[in-house]
Amino acid sequence: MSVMVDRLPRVKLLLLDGHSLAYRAFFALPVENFSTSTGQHTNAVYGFTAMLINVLRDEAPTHVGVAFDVSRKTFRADEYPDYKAGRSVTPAEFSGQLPLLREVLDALRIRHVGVEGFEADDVIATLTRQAVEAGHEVVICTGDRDAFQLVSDKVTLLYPVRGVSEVWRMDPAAVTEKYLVAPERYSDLAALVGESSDNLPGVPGVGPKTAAKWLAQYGDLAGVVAHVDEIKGKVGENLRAHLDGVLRNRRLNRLVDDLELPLGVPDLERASWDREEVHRVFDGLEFRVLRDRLFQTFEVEQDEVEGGFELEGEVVHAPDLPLRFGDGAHGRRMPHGVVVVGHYRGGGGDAGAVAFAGEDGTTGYLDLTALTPAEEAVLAAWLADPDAPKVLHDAKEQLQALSCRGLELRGVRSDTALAAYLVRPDQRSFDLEDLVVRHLGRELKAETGAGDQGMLDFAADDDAAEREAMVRARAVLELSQVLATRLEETGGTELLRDLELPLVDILARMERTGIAVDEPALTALEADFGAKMRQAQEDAWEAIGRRDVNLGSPKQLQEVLFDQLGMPKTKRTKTGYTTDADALADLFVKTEHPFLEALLRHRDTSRLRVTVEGLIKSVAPDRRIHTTYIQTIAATGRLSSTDPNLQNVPIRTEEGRRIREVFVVGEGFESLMSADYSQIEMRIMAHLSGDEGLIEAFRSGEDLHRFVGARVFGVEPGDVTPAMRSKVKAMSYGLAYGLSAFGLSKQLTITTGEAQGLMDEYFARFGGVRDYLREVVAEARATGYTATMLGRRRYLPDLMSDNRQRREGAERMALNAPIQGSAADIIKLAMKGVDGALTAEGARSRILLQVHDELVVEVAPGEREAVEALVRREMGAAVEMDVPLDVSIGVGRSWHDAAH
DNA sequence: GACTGAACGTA
DNA sequence: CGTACGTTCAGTCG
Repeated sequence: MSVMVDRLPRVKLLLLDGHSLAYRAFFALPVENFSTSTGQHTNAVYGFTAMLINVLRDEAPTHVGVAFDVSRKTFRADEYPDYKAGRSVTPAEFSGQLPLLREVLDALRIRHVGVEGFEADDVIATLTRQAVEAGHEVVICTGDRDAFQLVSDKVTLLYPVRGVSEVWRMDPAAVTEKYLVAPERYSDLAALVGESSDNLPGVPGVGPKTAAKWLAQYGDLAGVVAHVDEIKGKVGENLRAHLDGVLRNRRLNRLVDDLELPLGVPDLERASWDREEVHRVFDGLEFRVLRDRLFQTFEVEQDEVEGGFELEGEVVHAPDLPLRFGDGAHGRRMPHGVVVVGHYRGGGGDAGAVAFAGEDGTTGYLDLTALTPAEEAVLAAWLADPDAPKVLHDAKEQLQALSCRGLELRGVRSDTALAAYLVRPDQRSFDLEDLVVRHLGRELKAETGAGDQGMLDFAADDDAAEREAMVRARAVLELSQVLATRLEETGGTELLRDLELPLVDILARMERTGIAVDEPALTALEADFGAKMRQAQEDAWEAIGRRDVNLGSPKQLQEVLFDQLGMPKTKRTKTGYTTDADALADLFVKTEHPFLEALLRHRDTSRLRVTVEGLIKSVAPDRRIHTTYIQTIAATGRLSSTDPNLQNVPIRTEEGRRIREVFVVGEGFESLMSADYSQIEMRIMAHLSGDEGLIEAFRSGEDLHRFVGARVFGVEPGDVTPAMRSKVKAMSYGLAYGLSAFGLSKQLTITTGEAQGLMDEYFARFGGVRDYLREVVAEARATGYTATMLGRRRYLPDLMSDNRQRREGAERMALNAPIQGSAADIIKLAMKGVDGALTAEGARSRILLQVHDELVVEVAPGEREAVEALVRREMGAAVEMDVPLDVSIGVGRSWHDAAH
């Protein structure tokens, strides 16, 4: 028998009162510090979650459950209508957070339960009884003192004090010490003393001391009642007068421990949480620190429940290479996971080793510096063989590292980062570590089987890097198989194979090539902007008669603008009042204070100076700038450019445009060519909506905004004034972003009514556009995702949110994603087309940059005409649409001069 | 040193 | 109360 008991797993059950803990947090944490950028209050969720994490860490329970009050109508209120009547109405800011709290629990896979007509504590009492009867240990966390009655040698209670910053650990001794009665008598004591928070009055003049004395003397409340006539004095009289109330209190504070529950203790066993969901939910709540703490605290425990990767098969060493990867060798056509150990950044890098894992269970690790020429030749041939299938994670960087060693990489059949991105493009991270957990439910580590525990410990330290690389190679291979299924399910197989993977190679070449810059001109520009910035700073200081203000500090500026100069307050930000350019311009109109003019000038020039400074820092030894394109960042499918970002080089102002003059044609080339799609997003909208009017606009060849303006304002195209045109232009573009009448009015400085009128007029003429926009959101709501012309999906679960801000935000994303995303698809196709055609025609000209709707090409001598024709052809023919894809091209010695 | 929010550049 | 990004700075925290 005792053997049986020993073998039973120990159970430690943690029960939390969701309602009372969240309510405590709601009042303890200042809401100003706990709100999302969309205005959702999160203080209650935050406080509860923080406490939950702490308790999980400190108590390490095996089972967890959370109880909720379902409504305020309980059997207690039926018996005593004034029950809890003293409490103010539950604030909407609190109840609005309860669904979020449940989302957190769901993501953490913690069960929660509530029973109509009963309180959370009754649920807790029921589960506690069940657990205690089964011989389990129980920890209860609640802010409700009624639960003290449940404390026993098996049951501990954690009671939050000082808001939620601390908990008292109440075992029987602690309860007795604090209340002078044993836990099972606590409710008797509370009935006598009363509970103000529940609006249960006690006996006047009787506090815990007196009550405890009586209970000690007569055993329990029944004993006190039996001897009620023996109690002398004023308090005795009071007791007799209030006896009914005391007995009622006792009936009400007795917790119900025999509820019918939809789940039992075994259902509360802790499961590993849904990592993806945790990221999504915590991202939404903007709980960054808390999420990190969660992962940090429980990473180890998660490890325990998940496996690693086998490295048990044959190990291939350098001398084995010809046998495995030589011509006709059996490993040649076998898919392998590959990991290149190396680095690449800003045009330079190196590769030190290659690890691989084959489908037959073999692994290998090859130190590239230790290979004989013959061995290296075999490896190089295998790596470069387009028919030798390989799978990598984030192939571009590794491909770059290899290329720095003169090695080519072909035959990449999947890239697990790209595949995961296509499956769910808005993820925080596509690190291999995360994907392995997310899609395989395992950790990125070597498997240590039951028989060979400690094997890893025996391995020497310098083997650790090798083993890690091989584990990664194995993980990539396995991951790619799972992701292939996910991709098939979400229709992304072709996108990966035919679009994103071919793009990897093109982007890698663009990065390695870089774009030439005129360094002396760049330096001169920095000096010029620097001088103008200092002049503006002097003027600004002069205007306010002090020099101790950092013009780059919004905080100090607020002090000057609103305190010293007493200007009217601007729009609120999280931390004060905005000092952004719009607001400053607004203040200038109102006050005409010279400080504002100088300040704005300082903003502009210092920003330009900083931009130039950043560019100077990133010029490589070859006097070119090598950006890095990231293919897995933008949820819509766009690329992003970083280190430096060459997709946000100024163009709108004349001063800013000067920066584009320093991006020049490189030595041995003839000119730079800039080719961009005109109004591609509007054309996509015309195509997708099928709106006859808009399609006609593009087919007519008339200026788009003039054409639309003529329809909207009911005039001849020739009579569209510049003001009419700019209004229509703003509206056309705004539509693709989900612009509201309010937003339009704000932008055009007209009344909301006028803006609404404008929109009505627009939709009356272009009804197909309105129908399309409505349809796109409706479909996304039905399917859960939007899709681009090539089927690139974006999932938007927030379309179903009962939080209005989040829902409406998701609706705007749903409007925009197919349009922006289709444009991204199109230019990616165009890049493939242009790159392929340049190669096919044997041209030396090459693509240097992509800026969302623009390609910058470096034109080799004598190729200008051919390349222009080729680019126009390939960009224009990227997809077949109901409207033409108009490409506009310019050529010059600099990026600025190539503008058109 | 790591992180956040404000501000601002692009499509 | 208009989408999608990346970078910089000041300010704050540990």
